[in-house]
Amino acid sequence: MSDLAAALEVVGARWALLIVERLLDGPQRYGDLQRELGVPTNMLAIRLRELEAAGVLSRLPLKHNTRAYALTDRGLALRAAIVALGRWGAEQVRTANKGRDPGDHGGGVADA
Amino acid sequence: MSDLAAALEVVGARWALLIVERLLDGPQRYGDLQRELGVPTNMLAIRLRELEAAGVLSRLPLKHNTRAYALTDRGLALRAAIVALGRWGAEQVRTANKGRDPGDHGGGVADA
DNA sequence: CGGAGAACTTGTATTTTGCAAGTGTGAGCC
DNA sequence: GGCTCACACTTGCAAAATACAAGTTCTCCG
Repeated sequence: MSDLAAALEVVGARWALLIVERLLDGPQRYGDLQRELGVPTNMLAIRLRELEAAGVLSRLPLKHNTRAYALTDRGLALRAAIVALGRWGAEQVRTANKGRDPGDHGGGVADA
Repeated sequence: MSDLAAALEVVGARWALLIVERLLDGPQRYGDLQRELGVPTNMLAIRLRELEAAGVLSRLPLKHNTRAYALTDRGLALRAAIVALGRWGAEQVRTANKGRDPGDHGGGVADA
């Protein structure tokens, strides 16, 4: 199995990479992830469990019965891949507006 | 929708990125992709159609009724992302051999 | 105690994926 | 010309993943 296939086994499932992307901004709580991503709640629960089991993220207990999810080192190591894919997606979006788009000429590569 | 989400709409489906990875080595034929990836034939047909529609790859007609699939510029632009994800996957594989592995520190590709 | 917010779980419909078998087309052989 | 073969798919159906909606548990607050 190729390295890429190994990576996709962990973060190839639907929503997984998007969850990690949100977490790159710092720890988030369950409800925040759900609202910002629009992911179905049962899927979110499953993904968080899988990603925790894979060592990509960990749960930090907060007050009361709440917790936050934070990336581990292994999760943070995904930043390069996520940025690369995001850049490609941005180009995709720009050229998806087929035809010319007069008025936009800024070098708009949304950097990170 | 984030740039990452846009990217995943195109190459987030199962097998899509693996197909593109194979194509980074140059144009391939249908049968080659199927045998090397082990992807079900109907999935391969669907993915190739979608990726072509998305402008990621194109078909080149060869002799008689055979053709080859080759990446477009847009497809080639995925190389950086694929390499980054592949690197991450490689680390994943190495540390998946949890615990210490005394004596082995070479490029031991453990699994099959 | 009653209600509200957070983090899930459970049940069921819908979509995606996988497996096996079949179709069409042109080449090569006889 | 008819047969077989490889290639590039298509089709039918079962299994798995995903989505949607509702319910559950826990804790704090009043």
